[in-house]
Amino acid sequence: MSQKIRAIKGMEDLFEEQSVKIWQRVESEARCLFEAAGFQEIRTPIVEETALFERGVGETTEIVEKEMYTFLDRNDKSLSLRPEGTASVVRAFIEHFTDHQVQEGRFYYIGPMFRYENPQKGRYRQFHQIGLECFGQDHPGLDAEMIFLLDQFLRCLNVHDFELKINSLGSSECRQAYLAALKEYFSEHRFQLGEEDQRRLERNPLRILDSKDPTSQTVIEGAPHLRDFLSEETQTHFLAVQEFLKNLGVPFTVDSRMVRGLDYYEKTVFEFVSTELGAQNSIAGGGRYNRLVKSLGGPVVPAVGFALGMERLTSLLSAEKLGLKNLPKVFFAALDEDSEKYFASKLPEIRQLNAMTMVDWGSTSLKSKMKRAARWGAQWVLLSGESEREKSVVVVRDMESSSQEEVPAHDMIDFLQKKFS
RNA sequence: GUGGGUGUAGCUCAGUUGGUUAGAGCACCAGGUUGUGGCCCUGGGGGCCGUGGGUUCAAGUCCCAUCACUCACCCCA
Repeated sequence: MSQKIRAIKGMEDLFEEQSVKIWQRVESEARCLFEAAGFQEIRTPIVEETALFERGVGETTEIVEKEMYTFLDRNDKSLSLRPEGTASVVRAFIEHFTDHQVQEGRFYYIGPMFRYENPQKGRYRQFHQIGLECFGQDHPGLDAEMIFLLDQFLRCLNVHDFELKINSLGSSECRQAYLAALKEYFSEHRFQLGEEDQRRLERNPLRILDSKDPTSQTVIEGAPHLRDFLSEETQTHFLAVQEFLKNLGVPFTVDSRMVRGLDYYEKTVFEFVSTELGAQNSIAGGGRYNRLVKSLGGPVVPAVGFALGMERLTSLLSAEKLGLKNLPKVFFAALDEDSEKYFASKLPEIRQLNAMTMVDWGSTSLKSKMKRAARWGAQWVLLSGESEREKSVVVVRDMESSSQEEVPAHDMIDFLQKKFS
């Protein structure tokens, strides 16, 4: 019993017909929409050198510090399962695209990510993201376009109960100045902060801002605001983003305390938060990262991107809301060897039907075949046995109405084709 | 890494202050109906009560440990 091998904690099998259909729909919708917006799919390896994530995601982030699946390969090289998608795409971009005359590109990816965290509702050790990365331009219109795309994507899947929060983190220079001011402020009030927040003061004071610790709240409220440190350039950039969003009709709120967990973001950051999920309610997030390409060894190429959590998105969806329809199910029950051979000879045509078809092999009783058909959810059962072979007919049974009729065997495919066209 | 909740049949769960052989519903199989599913009736198979230890004449029930699942903190998709 306890010896049974089970899936690893936080990693799930996805097999239920309905949910698999939902995933397929989300993925095809994403491909369609994003390709229409000029993005090409990129599939990068799931394993990379550990250093890529350390340098890309940031050494002081939670992700790199304690959430990576890291191991040595047989040559003692340190490798890691990707905890997010951007670093890999940037690496690939540098490797394949930066010797072009024009250093730009638009990519999307769909695939699994891995983080060693304790699972809970909406959080898994293997989870799946759809991500977009756009290289080459530092323009507020592009930031807005990315957000617009994401908004459009959610709406075309009939998701409406979410909020969009945006903020500007400033350029690296503004952030430096702000960080210094923040550190000073929090140091002065350090003993009014919660325990965890006091520790953050050393490592990443930005994170204190979205702390939920009630003891820290009054200090946080009095903290200096990032917006007061924005340079004129980032200020106007951010205002322009908002302007574009308004013109595009994308509703948003500015959340000046929002910071994101990855080090590479600067300027515009954004997050789509569901109003109907549990504690893990962020369905997508992203922002601009103008320095990352350079810091991973490429040229100076500005970029902006986002990632969306498949598990969180699909938990908001249902087959009904998406209007997913199942193909009709047709069950072929052969009662003797002769009928079995007959159905076998028709397989190529059977598989051409616009229906889900299943041939039941083996000579069990008709009763048990009917049971299997019903359990599978067949709408139609095609029956053939000795007497049908003699008369060269098949029996077509409508499982819902329990009525059946004999159809000449040579008309069988035509008959079915008409039913399912 | 930290805290709470839950582990009894394939699934959902009962199981009294510790007391004889551990139960129900659903699902499954067979028969009623020799070639017809669902509905009905009859019967049947299935359990180391998560695992290990302890207390006791006696443990599914009490105690300790451990593992798993789950929710939450933290963090993020």
